[in-house]
Amino acid sequence: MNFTTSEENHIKCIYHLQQVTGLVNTNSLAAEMQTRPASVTDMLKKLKAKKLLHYERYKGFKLNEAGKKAALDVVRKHRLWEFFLVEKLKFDWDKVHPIAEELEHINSAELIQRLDNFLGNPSFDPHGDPIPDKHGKIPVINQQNLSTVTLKKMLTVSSVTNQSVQMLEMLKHYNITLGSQLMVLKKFEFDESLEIKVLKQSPCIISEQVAKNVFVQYV
Amino acid sequence: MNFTTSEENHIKCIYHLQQVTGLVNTNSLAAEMQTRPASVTDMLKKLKAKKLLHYERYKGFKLNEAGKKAALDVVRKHRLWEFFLVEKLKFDWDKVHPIAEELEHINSAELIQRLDNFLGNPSFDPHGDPIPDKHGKIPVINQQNLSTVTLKKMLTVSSVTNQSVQMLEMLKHYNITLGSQLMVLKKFEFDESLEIKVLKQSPCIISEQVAKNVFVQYV
DNA sequence: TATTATTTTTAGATTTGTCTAAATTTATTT
DNA sequence: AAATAAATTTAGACAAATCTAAAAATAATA
Repeated sequence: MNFTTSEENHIKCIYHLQQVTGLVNTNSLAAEMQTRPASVTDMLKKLKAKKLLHYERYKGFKLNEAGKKAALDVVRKHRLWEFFLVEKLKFDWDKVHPIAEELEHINSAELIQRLDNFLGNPSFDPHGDPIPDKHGKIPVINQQNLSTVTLKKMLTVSSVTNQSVQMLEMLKHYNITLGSQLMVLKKFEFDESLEIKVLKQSPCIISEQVAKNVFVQYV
Repeated sequence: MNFTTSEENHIKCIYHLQQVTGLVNTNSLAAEMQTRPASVTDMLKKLKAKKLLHYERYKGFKLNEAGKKAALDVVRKHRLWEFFLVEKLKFDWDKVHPIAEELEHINSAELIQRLDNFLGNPSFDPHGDPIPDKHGKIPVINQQNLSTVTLKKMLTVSSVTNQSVQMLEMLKHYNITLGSQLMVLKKFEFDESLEIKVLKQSPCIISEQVAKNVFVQYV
């Protein structure tokens, strides 16, 4: 089935929220979508009519299997386009999100399949997020939150959750990118901030808030 | 300035029509856009308000300089994407039009500039149509309609006007593509059909209607 | 040139996606 | 458990892009 741009945006957003909270509620989706709760309710009725979610008035909602597949289709398109923009067009990784946000709504299965092949069937996008395959299957990696990691072990940055421009600019400032090698030297109990050392850089301190958004693997 | 998808489609269509007829009228634009004359009138008011065209009720209309620049921007995007789809994603040239029709509405000057560079700043798209540069400048070629050409001189196919799937399929059947070498052997006065010989193919006959849509250069 | 035909425009309706304000339901606190 | 607060939904409005049907302007023709 085909969806409108607005439907796809809602589906994708519900998907991300329900991965964290299980059930999603109207207000948080409205906040995330920068829209009004009343508009969310309107859209929920449409998505329910299209049999994409479990939803009862006042009770919260979540995508069913069909809805999840639809969401993964959009995620796949988004991440493939991000990969294209960074790898082929040489965009900075912190600039591609808004453009991919438009490209993801172009509906042509053949286009996406060919793009995937052209890019070499990548498994992860430039932010380190996994790219679902055409059946919605997501590659898994053995990654861990930077704030939960053993001290003084060498690590590789494998993904970054929060993709706000501010966050990504900050990481750039610290010279942290995907694949960067680093080590946590010390954890300050007071505010849970971390002293880290990025390979070839002098040690620095990052807040718990930043650490929570950085995922790593042991080398 | 930025335009909606519908505005861009109308602008582009007016541009193509006024290249042939000078002034454009409501009915022909409606026919070309597969919409209703009343809808065209509505859109004309909007485009006039945005100062993109010369238009007086009941008198016909045409793009002014600002309108032409807007049209060429869309044409540029469309043809760059077509080039990408054929050259990089290996689509058949007769399948790319509808997808480029969607991609052309993504508005990011940086995206298009980078795409242009990535593709090697091509001057012609896969149908042989010239790609305007970012200032709206169109490369010129010395081409001629196949129906007006001297007999028994070697020619190269440089562009194809009518891009309907039927037309393109037919050319594929005759083994005519951009760059194909061919020669007109005979013109039948009765119906203006042509006997042509494509290099390495046996001679065949094409109608005047087809010939009128094929442009060539002398080798 | 008067009449008819064609083209174009207006007037008013429809659909989609959104909004505000008010009403309803559920949750939280005295 | 009653009162208050928060979340959610309904009702009704609006803008954009389209449509149909009817009116108005222009063009063609008898």
